Amino acid sequence: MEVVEQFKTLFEPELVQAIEKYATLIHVKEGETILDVGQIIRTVPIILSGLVKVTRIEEDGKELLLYYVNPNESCAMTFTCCMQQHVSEVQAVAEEDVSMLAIPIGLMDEWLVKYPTWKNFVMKTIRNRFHEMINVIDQIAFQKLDVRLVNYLKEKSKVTDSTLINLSHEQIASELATTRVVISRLLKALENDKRVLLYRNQIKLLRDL
DNA sequence: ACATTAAGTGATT
DNA sequence: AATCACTTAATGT
Repeated sequence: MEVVEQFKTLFEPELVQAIEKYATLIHVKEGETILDVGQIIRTVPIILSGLVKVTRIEEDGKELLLYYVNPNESCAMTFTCCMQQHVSEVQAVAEEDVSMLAIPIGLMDEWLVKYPTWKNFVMKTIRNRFHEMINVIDQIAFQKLDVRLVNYLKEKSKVTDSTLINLSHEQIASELATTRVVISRLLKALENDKRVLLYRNQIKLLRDL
């Protein structure tokens, strides 16, 4: 499997071999759900390319963006769940076409003790994610929605590498767990401040917000 | 031309 | 900040 090139520097050779031997390569198209709430986790994913959006879903269909998983990262939730065969509390959807490696969770215990680089990798992704989650939490707890919206837009623009964002107010509202009317009003205010331009299903960011 | 969906807004809680 | 009710604008058929 030639895809693991990028890990040769990160992992020791034996581990790379083990990955090549046991991991399966999976492709997911944009918009497809990779993991749903309540699903039991059977494999640990490592994202090779594309972008995965991880959200919390509420009963009434509202969702809250938790974090994105970038290439060369894995999902921290998976590590914490899979060890004890718990079900997923989050939903993961492919934001762009994704290719990833799926590693059977049965190997995790063994790998953790056997390969120091694997343990490091796991710890690092958990630590990073924890950090990001704390940011999200204090945004929700301590910052006003308008600040959150601006951060969200910046994040989007960084992630898609474009100042043109193709989202409806409705979609944004649902990701920030609020309502469309509120988003419309906040965006309108941003537009009046000459910080964005609004179109139908599109938002153009001006300068650095 | 008409129906559907997105966005804007005032008033109320 | 949310909800309602209503308007206006854009888009698809």
